[in-house]
Amino acid sequence: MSTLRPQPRQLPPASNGTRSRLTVHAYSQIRARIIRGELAQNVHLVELDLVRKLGVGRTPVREALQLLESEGLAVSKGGGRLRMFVAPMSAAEQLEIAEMLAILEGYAAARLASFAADARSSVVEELKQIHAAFAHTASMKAPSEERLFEKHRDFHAAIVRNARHSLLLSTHAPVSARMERYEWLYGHRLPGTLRSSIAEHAEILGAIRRGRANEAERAVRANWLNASARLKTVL
Amino acid sequence: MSTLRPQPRQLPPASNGTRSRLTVHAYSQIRARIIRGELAQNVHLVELDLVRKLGVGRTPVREALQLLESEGLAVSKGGGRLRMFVAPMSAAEQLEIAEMLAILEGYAAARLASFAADARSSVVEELKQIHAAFAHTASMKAPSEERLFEKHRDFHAAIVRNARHSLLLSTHAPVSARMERYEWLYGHRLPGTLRSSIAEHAEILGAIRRGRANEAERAVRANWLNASARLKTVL
DNA sequence: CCTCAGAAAGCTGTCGACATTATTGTCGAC
DNA sequence: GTCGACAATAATGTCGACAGCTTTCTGAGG
Repeated sequence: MSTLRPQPRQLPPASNGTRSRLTVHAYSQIRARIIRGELAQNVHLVELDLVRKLGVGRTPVREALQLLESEGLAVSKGGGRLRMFVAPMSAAEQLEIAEMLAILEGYAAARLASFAADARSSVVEELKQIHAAFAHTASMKAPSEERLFEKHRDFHAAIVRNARHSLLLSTHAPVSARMERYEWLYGHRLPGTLRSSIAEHAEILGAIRRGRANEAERAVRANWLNASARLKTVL
Repeated sequence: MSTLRPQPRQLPPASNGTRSRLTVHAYSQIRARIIRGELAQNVHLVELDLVRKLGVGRTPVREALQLLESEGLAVSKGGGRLRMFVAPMSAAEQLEIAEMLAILEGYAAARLASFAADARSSVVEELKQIHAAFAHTASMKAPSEERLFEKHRDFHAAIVRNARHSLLLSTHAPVSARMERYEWLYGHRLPGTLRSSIAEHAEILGAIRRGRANEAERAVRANWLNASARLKTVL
């Protein structure tokens, strides 16, 4: 791995599972449209429509849809013929996702806090940078929603990525993707909650820096359960 | 849901994600052969070989392989052309899986213990039955390895299934499948550990029955970490 | 005996065809 | 006007073909 380039802006490759070029292309396109809400819930995803729209054959489209299904962003219904739909959203699902993230990221944070001092400090350094960027963006007069969204996601992703637990990482990815849908759809309607979010992130960061595993875990869990409650008010 | 039938012997459908008939067939066949070790780790899974062996076209085989990859039982390597292999096994992976199961099932057990008394008792009843069957099989002169394996899996699966958390359930399934490989391969070489396993299961059961969420969570975590250590001695 | 270039073979990526089935639309009977 | 049967339509399941890339085999040269 070359760590020379100034920051390849390693966009999260969405999930694990290597696929061929066209499949990845179709997958990324559809996935982005679902997360951003451009494809509304329960919309029927017809293979040939996507074939025409994306300019690829049925095979890559089919594989992309199956990836999305395993990620939980699409669901297939029907007895004989299985038809694909954009997964529905609900308060109940949102709560389940938040609880799952609380558990997974809570464990990740606890691991980070258990690292030796030197390893911990380098992790804390990375988290600090992301946190600072997030707080800085939030403090602007007209914060870029896109950038807020990105920095918030990066903060949580960094916790899991640094936990050095590949199964935890690959388990976390699809769950996180499902939550992004809710964050994107409802996030920018929550003006007064940025302050809470920042404060909670700071608490997580502090607990990790001081090496308090239990505190870190509780802080992460509280953060997600609070975030879930905040999102719920808009649902 | 009709609870009339005496016990449809609801075999775990392996994982979530509805697929068509031939795909499910191919998937089940290959999956069973991987878990039972009949397909050794790192074996190259060639599409046309499986096509010939299973008597279906390339499409179902391909989809089955992709399901297995998303489950972690197969891995795809290669720069341009992606070739599929049976996922390798290692002590490190086994530990990660056990840790993940400890977290997920620990949370499930804590939820069960938090249920109201009546809901809890019906769950405890089911667990008791499975536990009794497991203990009974273990006490026989020549216990059926197949049956021990099945009852052990059922006990853990029942905990998660009863937690009434669909995301937790679908997240747990593939992780559990990966652990089954290790259990099947090494389980029957661990003669003296059945006693420990039974004792730990009893402790889990007791904690749930008494409604002690924290105890239940700790008991489940301890059970998996101990099981991991037991398995490790044979690796 | 080893090395490297060229040739051959083996697999996968991608595509569209064909068959099958669910769904929708239509028409007639009551 | 409503219901039901039948026909038309649309979408998916499944398959094999073709092309292209990797790997492997072969053989000549050192």
